[in-house]
Amino acid sequence: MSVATRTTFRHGDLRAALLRAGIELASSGGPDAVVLREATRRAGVVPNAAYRHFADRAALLEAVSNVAQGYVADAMEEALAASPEPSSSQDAARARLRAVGTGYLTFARRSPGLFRAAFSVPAALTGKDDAEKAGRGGRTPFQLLTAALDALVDAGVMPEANRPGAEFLAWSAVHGLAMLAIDGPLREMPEDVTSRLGQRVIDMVEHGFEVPPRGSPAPHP
Amino acid sequence: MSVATRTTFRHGDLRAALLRAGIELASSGGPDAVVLREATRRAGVVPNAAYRHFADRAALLEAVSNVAQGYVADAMEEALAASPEPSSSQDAARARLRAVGTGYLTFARRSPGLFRAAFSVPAALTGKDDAEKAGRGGRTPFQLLTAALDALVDAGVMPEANRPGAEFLAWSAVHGLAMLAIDGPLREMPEDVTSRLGQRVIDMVEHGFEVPPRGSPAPHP
DNA sequence: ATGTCAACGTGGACGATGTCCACATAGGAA
DNA sequence: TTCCTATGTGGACATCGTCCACGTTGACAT
Repeated sequence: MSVATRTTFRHGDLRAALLRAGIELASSGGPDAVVLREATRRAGVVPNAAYRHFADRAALLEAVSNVAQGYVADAMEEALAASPEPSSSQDAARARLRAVGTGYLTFARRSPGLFRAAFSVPAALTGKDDAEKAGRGGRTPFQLLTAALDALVDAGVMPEANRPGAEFLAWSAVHGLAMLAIDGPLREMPEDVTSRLGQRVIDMVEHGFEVPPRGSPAPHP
Repeated sequence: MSVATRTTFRHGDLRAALLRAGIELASSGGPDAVVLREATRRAGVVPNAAYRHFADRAALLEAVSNVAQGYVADAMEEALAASPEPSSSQDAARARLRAVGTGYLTFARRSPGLFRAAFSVPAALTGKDDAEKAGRGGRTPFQLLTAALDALVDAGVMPEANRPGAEFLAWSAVHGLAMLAIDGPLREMPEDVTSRLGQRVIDMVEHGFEVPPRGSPAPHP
């Protein structure tokens, strides 16, 4: 709760203050809790002032979403830093993908409100390379993912033929699990169960990539 | 637009009318478009009348969500019916899982608003066996999925050891892709690209299940 | 047939929200 | 010093969810 009182007419950096308030709100309550009037209240400013810095509520929410995606990127880099020294370059590549997934899932678990603000927002997934979505390391979650997949190919772990579109498959699997863990049937489950499940999803992603389509191609129009 | 005018004081079946209006609203605009007042307007009734049938807006939305999940189940059964005659019992089991995934994705594509009303709603994933969520066939999407996985085990396609929790992995992958296809980077892509991607996700799910964890189990705390 | 009662709708109100318009003010550029 | 533009203010409006008190009605027991 930051109820700022201000003596000058000018605020100084209202845009940043609104953004910060928006993030607070999203933290506890998700995207729907990002209420324009409340944000201005916390910034110690009249509601309309927000319109000097954001076109409308949706614009504020989008800004919050971008920052939150930056946090996700941070969580990924953190997970990568925390992973043990790999013994081979193949293991390194695998560890990298694993860190990306783990960071994503950990963040979703730790800050469900921000996570939903990051990804459960109209057009949150568009502009995946937008610099606004980058973390401290300067890269967006999607960029970290694609880089990890590229490394997997370079290390010879993933056949090059499987590479195109692979980021969508990987993201799908991990994102879906995150949703289940946040407000699906996995919500009440203890941390270790879901984290084990997370590792299995990542395994699935890895194996799904490694194994070439085999036997009769599934018949469908 | 159903602007019903009514001559009697009693409405007859207001609850159903509100539900129908809610579904219309969700169809075009997703869960946020399910506005209590608008629903009552369409039912030709004063706003407060809704409170005789739903505790609050959230309750109405939940009812809409349940119906929408029933539609998803219908789409799955439809996809199953449309799939070609399998030559072996293994193929039959595979086709069944594929139909579940395909139905899910097709529905998401065809009715994004309803899809989000079905699954992007607080607590939409809880009570997965709730009869309210069943389709015409009497089964919920989750039940269809678990049945398909069980069949996969029975047919010997999936090792029994991989079965526990498999529904979460499968659901994760397919749901994540659906989100990407609805309002992610895949939104603008042509139908056939995403449907091919959908088949790949399902391949990934299948292969991820078939391949036993191999090599050194990933080291992590 | 009549009277009673609970289910159902109505009417009016309240506080909250997003957004618009016209106005005030400040602080740097000219 | 003057003036212009970016920045906040004040007040207003429509809409929304929800609450409370009040009519209305049909079914059912007498």
